[in-house]
Amino acid sequence: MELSERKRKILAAVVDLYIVTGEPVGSKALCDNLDFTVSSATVRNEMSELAEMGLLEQPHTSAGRIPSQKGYRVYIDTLMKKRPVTSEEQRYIDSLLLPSAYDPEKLLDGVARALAGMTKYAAVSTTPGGSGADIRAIQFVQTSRRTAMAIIMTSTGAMKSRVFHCDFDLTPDILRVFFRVLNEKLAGLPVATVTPAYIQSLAASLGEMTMLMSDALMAVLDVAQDLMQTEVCLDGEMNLLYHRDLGQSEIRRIMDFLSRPQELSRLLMQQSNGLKVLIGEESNRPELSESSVIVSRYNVAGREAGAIAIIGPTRMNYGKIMSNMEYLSGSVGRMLTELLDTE
Amino acid sequence: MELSERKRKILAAVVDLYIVTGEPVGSKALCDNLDFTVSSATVRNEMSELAEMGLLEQPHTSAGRIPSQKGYRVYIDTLMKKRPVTSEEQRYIDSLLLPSAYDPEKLLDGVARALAGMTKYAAVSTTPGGSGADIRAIQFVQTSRRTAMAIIMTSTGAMKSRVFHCDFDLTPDILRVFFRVLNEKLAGLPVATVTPAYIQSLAASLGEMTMLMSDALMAVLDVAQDLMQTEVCLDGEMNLLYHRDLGQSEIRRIMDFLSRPQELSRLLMQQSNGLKVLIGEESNRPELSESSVIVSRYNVAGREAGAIAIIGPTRMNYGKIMSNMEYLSGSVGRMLTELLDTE
DNA sequence: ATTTAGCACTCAACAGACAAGAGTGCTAAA
DNA sequence: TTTAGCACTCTTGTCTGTTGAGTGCTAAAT
Repeated sequence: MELSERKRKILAAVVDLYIVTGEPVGSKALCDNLDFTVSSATVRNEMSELAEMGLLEQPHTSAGRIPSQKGYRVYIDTLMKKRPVTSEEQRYIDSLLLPSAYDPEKLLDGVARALAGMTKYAAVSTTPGGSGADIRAIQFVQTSRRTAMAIIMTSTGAMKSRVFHCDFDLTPDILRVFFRVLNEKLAGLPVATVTPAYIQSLAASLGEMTMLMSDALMAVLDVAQDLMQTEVCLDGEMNLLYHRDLGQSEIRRIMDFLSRPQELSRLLMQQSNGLKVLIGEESNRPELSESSVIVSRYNVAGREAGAIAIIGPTRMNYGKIMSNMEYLSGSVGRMLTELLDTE
Repeated sequence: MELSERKRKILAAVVDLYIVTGEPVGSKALCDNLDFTVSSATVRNEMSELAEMGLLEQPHTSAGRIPSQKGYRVYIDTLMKKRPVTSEEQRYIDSLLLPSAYDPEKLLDGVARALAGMTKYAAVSTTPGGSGADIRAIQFVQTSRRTAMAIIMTSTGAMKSRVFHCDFDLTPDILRVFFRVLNEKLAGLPVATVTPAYIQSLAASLGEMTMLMSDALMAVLDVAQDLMQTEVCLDGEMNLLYHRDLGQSEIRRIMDFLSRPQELSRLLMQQSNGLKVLIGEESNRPELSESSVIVSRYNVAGREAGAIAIIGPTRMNYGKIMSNMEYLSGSVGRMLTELLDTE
């Protein structure tokens, strides 16, 4: 059976209506929301065929219809009308991000917060990660008599620091040694080079300085490994509590998943470029089988970098949210790219 | 009516039993949990008097008794036996904290996480805050052509940084100027001195350098204000979902409160030294009227500094949790004090 | 060949009735 | 003062009947 124009309109109307009311939509109610007039009986016939095709389903015999996951899929792919972002919203989004535009990690943190605030769902963002980055410089700053901070800056604008402690008093001279030795050895190398093994061999090659530098080396290793990881920022988990289509146990399952950053970031990073919607089972995650994920990868300097995403009930206002996310991920990419250019 | 020894024992037994079962406890069940033998009828009489005194209450006529908030208060103040922390637990707690013992903020973050993990409730911790701290030094590190990082170290071992952007290319010389000028003017002063007004007047006094330094000044102001604030670390909010005595709406109210860091930190910081339990209404917060807060202030170098706390349902295992928290807040205070000493 | 009106049918949701069970309060005896 | 016994109360679960929304089907209308 193929999808006639009228069926398409009816499916779209069912989804639209269901999204706003949250109630199964019946034939009568639907009639009032169509841009052509037919009787409820006709609509009933069409709906029953849509159900046969697997696009609608019935909670029980005498209830209205709700979209199936497959129905949402068709809706999103071909029926939905994207609601363009108003310039006011654009200004609002940009104003949220701008204050932290000079630090990738803070920026992505702000993105998650903004996204959660705008959508009222749980929001996630991942930082670009360090896989393609080179070490540009390593700085040392004394922070107390026996502690100092190691800071690594990368070619992609990322930057991390770690305070470390030595068992002897630090002096500017010692810090200068740290600086000279480590920049000599590491500057220009990909961050990924700095593995425990590499640091070990580096330490071995330092001769009598090994002892002096071991704390600093460990700190640098630590920071480098931190830089390699794509950081996962999470916000608005609480928002999930306020959606009546998510039950207690459903919420718990989602929260469980959200508390495992590695899996979360893997799910996001394996999506291809652009905007993707994973409806229920499509994510292949049992914990998310009743909820939807909207992911948008963002590009930095033309290369696929991190991702932003929201997680919520399957019933959500896709049109509005998707266009907002599209704009947001564009903004993020642009800001991070600019950050790179000015380096 | 005064509290006979037998009444005290019965009240204690009711609370103990209720804490483990979560069910209203009846006279029969209670008989088996007393260290003396009386009939259920006697127990019934005693319980009915305890109810009259406002220490127990009945969900409905034909149910067992549960402790009232006043009952919990008496239990905690005079009946409860604290369960000492085993040395194994001590080692476990210390092992969780040690890795981040060199950075107050990370440490308190770790404390919140540890506390949430141990108790299965929502945990909060606050950093000491900068009210008593002096600026020890301000460092500048170039992070890209036009961006640099300003780092303030304080006399209390706290440290914060902020990346800022200039509209001109930075050079080591310029950074040296930043360093010299700002340390000359600000080092040794209380962090609290650095207000917008103060920075403004400082800027005015710099003459032709004002333009050059304005971005750096703003960054320093920002960092100083950040340092003044006691940071609030939150963890384990999700844990609340798993307690059956907290209803959906109850959880929401708590989460609402938890999402307002200023009020949260105010509540904690207004508690006096040591370990305090706020049962339901005692916190004077409508949002917390059905839940309990256990707060423990910790001392750094003998002075009251921050606080750690957990928030959960009124029915919790006070004995165990309170002793754990007592030990934990002692550890935190000790670590932060040591951090101070080595400076 | 569609579309529509009409009608019987189904099922969730709600409310009332009833039995079972837990626990109490009271009374009278020990 | 304590205890045994008993009537009483109130929740919980189950069962029943009713209501109403919405369907599917059929036969008439377009």
